[in-house]
Amino acid sequence: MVQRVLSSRDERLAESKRNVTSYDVARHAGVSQSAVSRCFKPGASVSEKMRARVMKSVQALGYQPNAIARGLITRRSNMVAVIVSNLNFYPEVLSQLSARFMQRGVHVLLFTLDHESDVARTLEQVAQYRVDGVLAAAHLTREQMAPFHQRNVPLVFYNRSYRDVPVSSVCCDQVQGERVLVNLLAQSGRHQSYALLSGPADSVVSMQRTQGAIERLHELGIRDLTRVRGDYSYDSGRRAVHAIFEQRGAMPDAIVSANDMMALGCLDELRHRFELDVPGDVSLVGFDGVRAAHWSSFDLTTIRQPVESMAEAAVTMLLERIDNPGLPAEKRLFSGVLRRGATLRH
Amino acid sequence: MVQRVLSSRDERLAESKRNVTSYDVARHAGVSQSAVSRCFKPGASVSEKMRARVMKSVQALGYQPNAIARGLITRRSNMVAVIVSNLNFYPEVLSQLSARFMQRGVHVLLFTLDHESDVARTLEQVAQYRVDGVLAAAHLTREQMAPFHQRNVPLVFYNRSYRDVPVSSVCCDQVQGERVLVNLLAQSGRHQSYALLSGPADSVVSMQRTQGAIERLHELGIRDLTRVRGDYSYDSGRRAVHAIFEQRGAMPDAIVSANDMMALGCLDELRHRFELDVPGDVSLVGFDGVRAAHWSSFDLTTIRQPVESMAEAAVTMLLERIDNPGLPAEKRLFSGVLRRGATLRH
DNA sequence: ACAAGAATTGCATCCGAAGTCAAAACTTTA
DNA sequence: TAAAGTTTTGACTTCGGATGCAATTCTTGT
Repeated sequence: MVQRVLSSRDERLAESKRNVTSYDVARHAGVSQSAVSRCFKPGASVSEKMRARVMKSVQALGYQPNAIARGLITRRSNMVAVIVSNLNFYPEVLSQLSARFMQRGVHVLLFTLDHESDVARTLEQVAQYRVDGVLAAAHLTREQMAPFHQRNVPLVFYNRSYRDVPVSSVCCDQVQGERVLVNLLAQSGRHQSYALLSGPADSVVSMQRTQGAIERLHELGIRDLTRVRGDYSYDSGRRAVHAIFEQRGAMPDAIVSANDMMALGCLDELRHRFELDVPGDVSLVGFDGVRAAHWSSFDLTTIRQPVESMAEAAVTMLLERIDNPGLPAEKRLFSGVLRRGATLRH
Repeated sequence: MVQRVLSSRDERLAESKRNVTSYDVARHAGVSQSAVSRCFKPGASVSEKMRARVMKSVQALGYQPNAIARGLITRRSNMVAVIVSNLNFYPEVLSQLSARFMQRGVHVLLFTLDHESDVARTLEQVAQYRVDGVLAAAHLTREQMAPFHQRNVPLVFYNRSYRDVPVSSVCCDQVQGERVLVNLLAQSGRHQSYALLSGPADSVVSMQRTQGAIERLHELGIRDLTRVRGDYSYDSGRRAVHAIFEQRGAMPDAIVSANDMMALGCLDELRHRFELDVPGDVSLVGFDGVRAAHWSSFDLTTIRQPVESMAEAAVTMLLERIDNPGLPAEKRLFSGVLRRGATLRH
């Protein structure tokens, strides 16, 4: 008696431990495992009667198909890797990408990189999970991309473009955006001297923005230009103001920052430490269009990256290439949208 | 001749298409598949000679073990699901969690929720991927948790605690933090009238913070209290200031905001629209300790959540429970850290 | 009612690595 | 050098679901 009770308890326990499989469902419904499998494949050849019968057992047992097993046989994990560096800076991008992938039933395996992370090891992990595609908002060397090309794993870059490598990317036109900003500054006729605050030396985006600004300033015949470097952070923006001041002995008429975060740092430092008026004493422009740039304390003039469009494009491009591996690499370039704030004299 | 060339090209193509498996390596090295498998299992019984031989073939063929197949047989996907709502608000949390999981060789399957996402469907997906554990920085109903308990999938909540459900969680002590803030306001002796800005009605965190504040204000005999509600966003903070003003016909001495974002919105609206001085005319406190709260334009008095410690605790708790499913549920409560800014009269 | 055709179902096999167990190879000891 | 003990290795099975193909059932037309 006691034994029977125990054994029945054990059975129940054992069953609750082990996951319900399609075989369990098949047995319960008195059909074959294939039938169960087919009931979960849209468009498969299953009669209504069969489907109803199977689904009843599915409900009864609480069956959930095992995506891992499915992935093994179909060679489709239905997962994509999203690789991002400095997640803190652009949370909206990840948020957008994730939402759009989820909406299409694709799952996101997240990999974050920072200066101290082992990129090679990370990419190895990406490869081992047999993701169907990779969306990289991080810099990869050509050698690091190679394995994906070899294995025919589609790769789309977000805001990183590689001039000489035939790889897909979705970017915001950094150069054009920066030129628009410089034009705006120059047009007002009130800015003779400039400071240019770049991002990290290894950031291609920063390089492009910086290049765009320098080029346009040069074309306009502006020679009074001070250059300093930051790391994209608010604090580095604050520090940069001091660096600029020390380098020139005075503030320039305008500061062009390679991103909004640093611009906000500049703004705060100019106003609160140097007690200068922006835009009265110094004009300031950023790049990105982060939320804080719109706040009334700042109201920064900047170029907004069309994050929604870019994320949509990146997701679409990646999924298209997963469905159709033959598609050639493609680079899509979106124009930033000028946002006129109140940090610019006219 | 032409045919041979074509066929050899085809072969190469075919080979590059199909992933290299452990069988391929075994054949190349002239050993059994088991041997190859063992070479990738730390601590397995393999001779040095064998390992060297296998690894040479591994290199030659560019073999990467298939984590999906491994997961199927070991019943360990080495993936955890991280479920977050409103990713935009607390990017640091995800960033911390992701970094810490990666460091320990665990992969993150990211699920983001927003008001319009289908939670049930999302959780179904989580279940289908047979993740080893779930870290939820989102609200789940008891019914939604049940499947995980049944399947013995450890579940740890981040900043959501369920009084009556024996589920693990890592939280910041919202009530205590709010009481500290209220004490601080009251101690200065200059705040008689208060406004309390809550978060969304369905946010437990907001409820706790609001409750903490109300309780303490009540204990201190303060009765002059206006209550308004926001949605945690900067803009709703701005709007709230108007709501408060309309409701009382004047500004209170102090505004207690349920989070920093709204507090920053209040601050900007008070200063720039109402042209009031903070803290001269109105004192203001927030909660969270987001980066922007530290910026010199704001310098907000707030309670900083110890994100690093909390993330570390959450990750550790989850992984411990994966390795040892017998561990009981545990709730860990961290105290927030008071940050005295300049938004408070004394 | 029956043949021909269409739709449905089940059997067997496969995906790729891991674990079990017995056979084989290597050590040690008497 | 043979026996006993230890380590290494390989054959085979397993995880859970998908799919080609043959067998079966259901339609339809006559």
